[in-house]
Parts: sequence; C-alpha cells; structure tokens
Amino acid sequence: MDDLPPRQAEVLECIRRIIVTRGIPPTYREVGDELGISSTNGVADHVKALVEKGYLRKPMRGVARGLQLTAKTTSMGDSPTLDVPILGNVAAGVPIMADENLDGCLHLGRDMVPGKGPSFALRVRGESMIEEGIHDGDYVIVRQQQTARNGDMVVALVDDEATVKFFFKEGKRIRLQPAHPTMAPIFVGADQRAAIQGKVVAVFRKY
Amino acid sequence: MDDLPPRQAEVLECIRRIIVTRGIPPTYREVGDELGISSTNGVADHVKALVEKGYLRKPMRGVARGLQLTAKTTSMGDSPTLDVPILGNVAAGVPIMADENLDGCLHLGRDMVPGKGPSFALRVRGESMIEEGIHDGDYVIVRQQQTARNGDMVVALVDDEATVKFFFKEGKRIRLQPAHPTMAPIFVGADQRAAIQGKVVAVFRKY
DNA sequence: GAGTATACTGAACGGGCGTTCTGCTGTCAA
DNA sequence: TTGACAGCAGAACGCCCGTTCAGTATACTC
Repeated sequence: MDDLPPRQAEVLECIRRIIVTRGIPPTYREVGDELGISSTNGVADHVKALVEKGYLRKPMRGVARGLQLTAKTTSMGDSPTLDVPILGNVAAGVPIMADENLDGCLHLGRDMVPGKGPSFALRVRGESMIEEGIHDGDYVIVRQQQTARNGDMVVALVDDEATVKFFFKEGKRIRLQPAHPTMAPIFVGADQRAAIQGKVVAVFRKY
Repeated sequence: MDDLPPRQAEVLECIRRIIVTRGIPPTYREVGDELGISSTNGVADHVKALVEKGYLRKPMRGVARGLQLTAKTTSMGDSPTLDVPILGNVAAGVPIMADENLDGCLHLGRDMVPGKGPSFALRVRGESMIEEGIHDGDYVIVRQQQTARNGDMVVALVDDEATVKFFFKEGKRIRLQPAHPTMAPIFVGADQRAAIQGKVVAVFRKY
C-alpha cells in the first residue's frame, strides 16, 4: 500500500497536510514552494503519478485547487483525520468496502481510531454486547482485518450474517462470546471458516 | 442566528452544499450558475455580506476557491455534516466554545447529532454513568443549552467542575443523578444555580 | 424625499493556476 | 548500452477567477 517512491510520498503527505489543516487544497506552486520544486511541472509529474496510483483524485481537469484525497489516502499513514464510511447494519448481510458512503461518514481524529488500514462503521442490532456498554442502535467502528487475537471484539460473518462478538480461539474451534448475561456463545468449528471482517476499535452512540 | 436575507441564505446553503458534497469550495461563477446570477459581482456581494456576518471565512484574499465555512455555519441549519470540536475532559474545568479545535474534531452526519445549535465534545472521567454504557475515557457529544428537561443527560457545572449526570427537577431543587449502583445523587438548591452546559446527544468510545 | 440594505447586470483588469512542451540528470535492471 | 522510471528546470499558453468600477431597481425606514 505504502510503496511510493520517497519524493512522491512527500508530495502526497504535503498535499494531505494542507487539505487537512487549511481546509482547501493547495496549488501546484504552493506544493512546490514547500518542497523546493521550482517548476510546476515537477509537481504535476508527481500528482499525475499519484492519481494513476489511486492516491489522489482530480474530478475536474484544469480547475484551480482541484485535488482531492481518495479513501486510499485518508485511511493510510499518519493522517490526523480519518473518514470512516458507515456501511449498514451489523445484522444485515455482508458489509462491502466501497468508495462511496452509504449512510454518511464518521470523521474522526486519527488518534481516536487506533491502528492502520481501512476502517468502516456498522450499526449494531440487538443487545448481545450490553455488558460492554454497547446498546442496540450503537455504531461500531471496525478496522478491516481477517484475523483476530483472543479477547478482541470482532465483527464476524456467521451464516452470512454479521455479528459483533468477543473472539476466542480454543484449540481447533473458535468461540464467539457475547457480552450478555443470558446469551450463549457461538462456536465455529475448524471446517466452517469464521469470516472475520474486522476488529471493533471504537463505538458511537446517538441519543 | 439564522436571520439572513433569503437570497443570502440561498447563497450560503449553495456554498455549503458544494463544499460538503464535492470536497472543494466553489468559484463565484459556479455559485452564480446554480442560482441564476450571471454577474460574479452579484455573488461577491453576497459573499461579502456573509463574511461580515461571520458565516463564511476568506483566509487568503484573491485566491481561487478560497471560501471556508465557519463554526457558525457548520453548526447550523440542515447541514448534512457537522464538525464537533473536542474541548477537553468533562472533569476538568469550564468548557469554552472556541473556533479552533483543541483535541481534534468529530465529523458526524447531521442526522447523527439530534437537534440544532452549537455542539462540542468532552471526555468522560470516572464511572458515574457506567449503567448507561458510558465508561471512563468515553467521549460525550454535547449540544450547548442552558436548560434541561427531566430525564435528560446533561453536562452540568458543580463547584466549577463539569460532570455528566441525569437531570431531574424536584420542586425547588435539582437532582443530578449518576447511573452507578453505589453513587449518590447530587442535589443543587434553588440558591446555587446549576449551570447546565448542555445536553448529551451522543457518545463515542475508543478501544 | 433622503438614506440604507438587498439584489442584481455588465464589463474589464490582472494575477492565479493547470497544462503542455522541451530538455536535463540521475539510478537501476535487462 | 539501451531503455524505463524518478525527479526535476524553464518557459510559454490560455483559461480561470477574484476584484473592482459603474450602474440599475426595489423595498424599507426615518
């Protein structure tokens, strides 16, 4: 993901920083001034490469300050902010990573979403994590990953349905443990692959 | 707050919509095209008025697409998104509304933060609302207001310290009720004014 | 009736800014 | 050693775009 040539990475970082801190994208000359590139063409070359590689977007050509960040950029590196798309309910079907948001975005400070990699948000249905302080209707912010460690709270796909549970590997089977006084854990055998969608890294609730 | 002349409100709404949906501010001519204003000066007049009234900002003059929204704009109207500044800990001193963010921002879909008016976020210290699923370290999103209704979860100033409690008016006194099995409520007499800072409208937790 | 705010048209100026072209210097793999 | 890629310089073109100046029209207040 982050296999950019060093100078291109600097250019991308510079553009991202300016967009985040100033609220409006820089011009080629502004980028050049910051990085010591006197020719606009020098910057244009880098931008062209970054667009081709999917790190930047240029929706309208020939337009002043027309550079935009893509999801690839906002969910990478040490960006101070992060756009987390809300992909749907955690009890309804398979969540799919998409560029465009379905139900809006959670825009959070980078330090509030631990770890790297793409993230998404889901709405929790049911009370299975009530003892963790996660209620029906809460949103969970999930970092996409296929594996998990014992004790992690994960979003897993069981019978084509996504659920939020604690993850425990017990020998050959996996235990998906709810945080509810009366609900029983779900066991997934070695044959049925437990499709881990990601790890819950944050929770959001609306009153 | 929203006492703008109708046409100025349309211009502001148009600019805000374009910034939110396209990610980059519009030019005067783009605004004019959308609203049927053929002269850039017509738009410039509206922008000038909106800047003077504090609804827009123009940090650099003479710069293409240099318009920015102010906190006044983002926390008003039917904006689809909302920037909520994080102002500090809920147990540490008086929260103050400021233009610039202290600890970053929660950028949330408008429909996720009920109600109107300016909002801010605070970090909760202690376990006093544990039974509500609000843990130590959680963030609460607070809509600024001076009054509250029975049962509201509010941020109140008691002895110059901000706390999160449920609000109940009981005759002449006010009861600030924690959601904790062993913690006692705080009573505020009629003489001591309970300084309500706002109402908790959302919660955010980071793992 | 004078003054002020709103809401524009039309035109022109001048710098901002993306684009394009040519050409240069490296490095690295084939 | 030929080629591809990264990373520039320098210059020129031409539209984009904020700004400014000069008016016009309506509505409202004093």
